[in-house]
Amino acid sequence: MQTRYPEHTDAGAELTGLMLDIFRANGALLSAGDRLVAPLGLTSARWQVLGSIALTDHPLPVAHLARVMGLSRQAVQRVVNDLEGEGFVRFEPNPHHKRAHLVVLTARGQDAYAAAASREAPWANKLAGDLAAEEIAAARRVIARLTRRLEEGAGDKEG
Amino acid sequence: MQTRYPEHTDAGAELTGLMLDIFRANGALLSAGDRLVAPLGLTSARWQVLGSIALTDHPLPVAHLARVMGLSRQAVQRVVNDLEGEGFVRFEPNPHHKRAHLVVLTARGQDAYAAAASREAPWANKLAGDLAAEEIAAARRVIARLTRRLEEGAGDKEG
DNA sequence: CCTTAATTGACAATATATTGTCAATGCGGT
DNA sequence: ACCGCATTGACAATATATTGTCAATTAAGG
Repeated sequence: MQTRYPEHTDAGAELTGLMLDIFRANGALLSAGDRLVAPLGLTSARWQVLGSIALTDHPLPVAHLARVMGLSRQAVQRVVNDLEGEGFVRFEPNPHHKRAHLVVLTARGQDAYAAAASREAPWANKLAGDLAAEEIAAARRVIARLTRRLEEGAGDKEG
Repeated sequence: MQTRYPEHTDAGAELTGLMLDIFRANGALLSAGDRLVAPLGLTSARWQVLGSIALTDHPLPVAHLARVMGLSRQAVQRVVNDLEGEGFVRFEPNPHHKRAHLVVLTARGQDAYAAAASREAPWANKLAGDLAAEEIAAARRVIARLTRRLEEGAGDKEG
């Protein structure tokens, strides 16, 4: 029942706390995001997939999007299929591959993403509050290093 | 297709990036955690629930555990039921409430949690690498402030 | 004592995501 | 042309988590 593990270094103990903080922040962000874009017919997951499509200069197949996002192919495939079913994205033929169709935004998808972005900006600005940009950037660097090590050590998301 | 939103303040833009970093770190942490404790019959979610039971001085009902963890009652209930079915926890009568049984670790649950903790410590220490404890602590403070604001603004996880 | 509100667990539906398997496809080397 | 291997999408099973609804229970106020 002890709350501290003697084998932890100082950094190890802080990192353990950080992990729990990240789990909790993840949940809070997802539900806040859901509320933010629900009126647009989006969810946090759909929004994020839409964003990764919108933010590349040329169309990509689902598996490539998944790699970029750090998610499994199948998770992205399901969301993309839903988005396709509701007219946010469509598939285009891929000259380099017969099955791996390219995913592109429809006009509706572009509108929804633009609307989400214009809702997100003032929300994020307010949420930042008195936090300095550099403070946040420093936190990002810590998390990015952590994530990189985890993903290096893990290999990919396949079987 | 632009990659920058003019309406973002500097802090708002960094915060937006931080959110995406948190999503990705969350996924990487869950799958690393799953691998770490799989030999013990645990998963990241089970481990975390086990931890929140182990780390309180007196037993709590499921709903209370969920509040502490920042998850929905039902999510914790499902995991606790699984843990009960496999003998990691058991329910004890609650003198203050006829239905809200208290969740306590069995001997097996205590062993599993101790084993998880002793695996986690060297893993976390190594993962911290050259990161200073204070660097990590600073990142935690940023995330904690973010989470607090999100959870304040959101109310609870109920309908 | 009674009414009202909040808490709690049960049940169901749905969204998110991983893991595993399979066949089709593309690519590189021989 | 062929073969071996990685990539890709389809399909299925499972774990994680939220939302919604309901009845039982408890707590608070009149």
